[in-house]
Amino acid sequence: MQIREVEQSAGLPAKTIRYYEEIGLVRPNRQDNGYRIYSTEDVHRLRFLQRARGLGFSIEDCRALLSLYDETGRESADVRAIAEAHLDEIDRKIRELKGMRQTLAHLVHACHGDDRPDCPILDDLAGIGDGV
Amino acid sequence: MQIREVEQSAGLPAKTIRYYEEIGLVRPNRQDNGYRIYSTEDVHRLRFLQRARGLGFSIEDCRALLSLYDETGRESADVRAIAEAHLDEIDRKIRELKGMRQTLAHLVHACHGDDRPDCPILDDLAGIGDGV
DNA sequence: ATAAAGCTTCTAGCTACTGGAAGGTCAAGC
DNA sequence: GCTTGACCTTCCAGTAGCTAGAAGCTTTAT
Repeated sequence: MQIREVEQSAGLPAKTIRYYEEIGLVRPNRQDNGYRIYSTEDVHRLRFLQRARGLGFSIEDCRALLSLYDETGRESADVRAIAEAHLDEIDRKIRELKGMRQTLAHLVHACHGDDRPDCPILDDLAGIGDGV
Repeated sequence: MQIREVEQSAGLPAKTIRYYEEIGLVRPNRQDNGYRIYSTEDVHRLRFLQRARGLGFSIEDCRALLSLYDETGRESADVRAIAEAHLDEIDRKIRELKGMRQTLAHLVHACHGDDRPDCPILDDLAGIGDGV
């Protein structure tokens, strides 16, 4: 299978697929003309990567997950540990964004948003009203 | 005020303060020896940046907000538009993370996480069970 | 024969910093 | 006067994860 076809089946752009090869995640063979040729196993790994990245796992997490996937004698606890750490990280990010959201929504609500120059959003950013 | 002191009052590392100068957000004067010297106005702008970045505004948003802040004849609607667009973006990210969270929490829950090799997390990433 | 589509490698750029090296400046202590 | 240490400076490189684009080879169709 050539790269253009793999784009479809893995759901990844060709550039990304080549990049994943560059960093050693997938190693397709080459045809005599130098073209990459992907086995079903390669495509499988790429799809694995596409899903894992879609769940927000870092490239290094993906590398670890792939190597656990290759290991027949792996312990599911190892996989679960990676997933749980990532889950904690996602929760942390959600909390962080919710904090921003709350402040910002409050400010947007307070701003009349017309042609007048006074603006609670800028006032807040400038620190007006916090005693500085 | 020298940079080490500004670190404290603006709540930003010196490296970041210099970086903000490099990209034209803050322009401190220099002493004869070449050292940066910050006016209260400079510190004010840095604190503004610290807060805006803390709310997740991009550097380019910050640039726009600062220039609106400088403009006495600005319209608050312009500020509000930037803030609302950012709010939408935050909401989008929260939704995205929540989607990941849900899938991942489900998988972690399904994984027994012991020394056995079978693992629903890897099975899902590999696409087992989705008909492919 | 030639044009279009597909492949290759390589370099550079994106965001927003961060770390580190090499070196100038200044105040204190001996 | 000299040294030590804490400042300060600039410049270069690296982080994550691609993405854009240039220059050039191969294959296929007309």
